[in-house]
Amino acid sequence: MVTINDIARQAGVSRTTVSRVLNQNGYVSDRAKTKVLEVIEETGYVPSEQAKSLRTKKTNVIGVILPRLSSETVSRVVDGMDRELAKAGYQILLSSTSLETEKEADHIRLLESRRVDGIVLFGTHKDEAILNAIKQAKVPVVVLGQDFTPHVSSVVYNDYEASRAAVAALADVGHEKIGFIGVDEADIAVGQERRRGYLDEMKSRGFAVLPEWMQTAGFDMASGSEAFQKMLEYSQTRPTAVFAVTDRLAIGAMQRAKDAGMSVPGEMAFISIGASEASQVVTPKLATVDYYNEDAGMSIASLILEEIDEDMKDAKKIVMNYGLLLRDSLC
Amino acid sequence: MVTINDIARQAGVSRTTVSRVLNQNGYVSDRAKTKVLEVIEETGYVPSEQAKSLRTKKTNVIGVILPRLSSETVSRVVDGMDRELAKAGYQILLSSTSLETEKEADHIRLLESRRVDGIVLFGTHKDEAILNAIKQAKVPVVVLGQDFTPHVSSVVYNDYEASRAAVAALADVGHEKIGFIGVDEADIAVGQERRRGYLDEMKSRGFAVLPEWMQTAGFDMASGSEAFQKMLEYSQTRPTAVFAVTDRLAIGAMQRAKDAGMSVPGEMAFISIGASEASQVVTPKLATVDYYNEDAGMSIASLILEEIDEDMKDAKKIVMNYGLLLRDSLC
DNA sequence: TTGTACGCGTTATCAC
DNA sequence: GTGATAACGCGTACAA
Repeated sequence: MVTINDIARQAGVSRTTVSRVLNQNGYVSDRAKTKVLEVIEETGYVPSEQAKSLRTKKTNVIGVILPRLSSETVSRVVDGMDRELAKAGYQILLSSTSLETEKEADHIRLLESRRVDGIVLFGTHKDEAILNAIKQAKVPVVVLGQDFTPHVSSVVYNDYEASRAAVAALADVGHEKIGFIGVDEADIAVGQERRRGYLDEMKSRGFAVLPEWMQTAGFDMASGSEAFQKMLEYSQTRPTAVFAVTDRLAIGAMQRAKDAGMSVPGEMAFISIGASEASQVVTPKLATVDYYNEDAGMSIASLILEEIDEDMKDAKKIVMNYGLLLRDSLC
Repeated sequence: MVTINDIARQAGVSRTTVSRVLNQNGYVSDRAKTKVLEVIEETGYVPSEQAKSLRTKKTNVIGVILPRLSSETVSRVVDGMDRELAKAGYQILLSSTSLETEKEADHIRLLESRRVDGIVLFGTHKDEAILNAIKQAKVPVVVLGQDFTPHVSSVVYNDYEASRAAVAALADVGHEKIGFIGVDEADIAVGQERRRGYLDEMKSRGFAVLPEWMQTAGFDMASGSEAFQKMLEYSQTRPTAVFAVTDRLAIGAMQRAKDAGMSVPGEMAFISIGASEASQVVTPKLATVDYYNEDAGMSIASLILEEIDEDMKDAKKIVMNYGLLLRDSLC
């Protein structure tokens, strides 16, 4: 690999001069300049960002810790992030936990060893371990999707309000008996907040909630389907609508409903959160909440850049907007 | 940021000793060892992979150039890649062209400046410029999705055979008048090979192909819908089935067919390539070809690692398998 | 068993 | 205008 020394030698100047023409600072004669550029062109020399970083203590790389890439929401967010970061000359170094979320702390250290300028963590849960790991970190860390303020700056979706809005949408078209399909509560945002939103909205409207109406599922369609099945089996009083915390769960449940011969939304209405591509191609089209993932990505990117540039006094919290997509599965 | 020197000083030994306990090579007394580990623990010292790389000329980072992440196939492939690379201790540095595919060459240089150990390029087209850029590169480059052999090692999907198989599947259930929705031919794999597969299969079966039956579309559903519309408008003889080169196009077309009151698959059957999540939730379920994207990701990962480890004599070509998913839209 | 000295490819600080 | 020279954080002969 050709180095700055090779260029200097071949151009008959010193390293310093080469560096000067490369970074266009300091004075350098036209003669030397053209000669240097010429040699660079010939040799196909590419300066080592790596060596530069060692010296400048800046890599222009942001580490991103995520559970897995092949998820529509995640990849959208990363896309948005990348667009924003690229503008500022940063690149993304991926660090996937492969759903082993307990390893998030290790990934922080891994990225630190690479001397990334900052870390974006896709929040999957919230406990002491991860919180400590972030505090120990010597580079700025920001979290997306879980509220780690006031300790760590975060970009969060408005899970509580979005859930209330979704349930309200069902209520507005006349439903009172509304079931819920949620996920594990270790995930504060998706597990707890969305559940809380559901319960509060039901309560504020004076709607009763039977225990059997609340089911917990995993992350795939089959799981949503099972949860829906249980809801029907164990309950004397069948709900007329279901709010599922993710599109996948809703689609699984809706499929089961259709298979059972129920008319959707006539006998059973559905709404969820995600605005996935699948949600707009199922029949009927699934009513859902758009979380504007790309925007979230851009926000989290801006946030980490901010933390890198200026030493922030205290943690910042950005709450994303959401948009209700009232589609055919609603009524 | 605490360095190896700080550790050495605080532990009362030399840098060399610290380095030895870190890399567990060479002899080091138990006393020194425990002392060093103790100090490391206290300070939260994380060795700089960056500085190490400068010395060892190995970053353990693979650069990945892709058009955009928020595509189901792309994110699946990257997921597969990452899984395989992580096993070998590598991480992925993303470099998205944001669909400006003419910038692929620039991205190769960008990644070279970061001194990545190897580059994986998601092939979007094939021309002199990109081929030269790859040849100029001083690090191994492999391509996924376009056949760059014998110049550059590639992992390719079997676009030609998959297309023939898809068309054959339609023929096997009785269709003879089969339309085609393709994409721009700058993309050799998707644009040309799939088209060629379609034409050859039609020809081999002695089926006529009217020019109006062959439409070119973009990448979104709306585009597929339009293409289908044109196919019907401009042709006296309406096809009874359509092969679209991507799921999105097929779903767009199918939607249009349903909107126009045609029964699917009764009056119009569909098949495509992609096996997207959307393909299994549309009604009727879309027949499609699974390209096993995760496997492709693992293959391309293995390939680049191979090129890094041993100086390959000549370019290798790996042709991926595919699987036909015969679903409801077929008959 | 441990330490010295040098180099990896840059940038920054001087002095000329 | 230009060029030595010293860092940056680490690995590794070579010596001791």
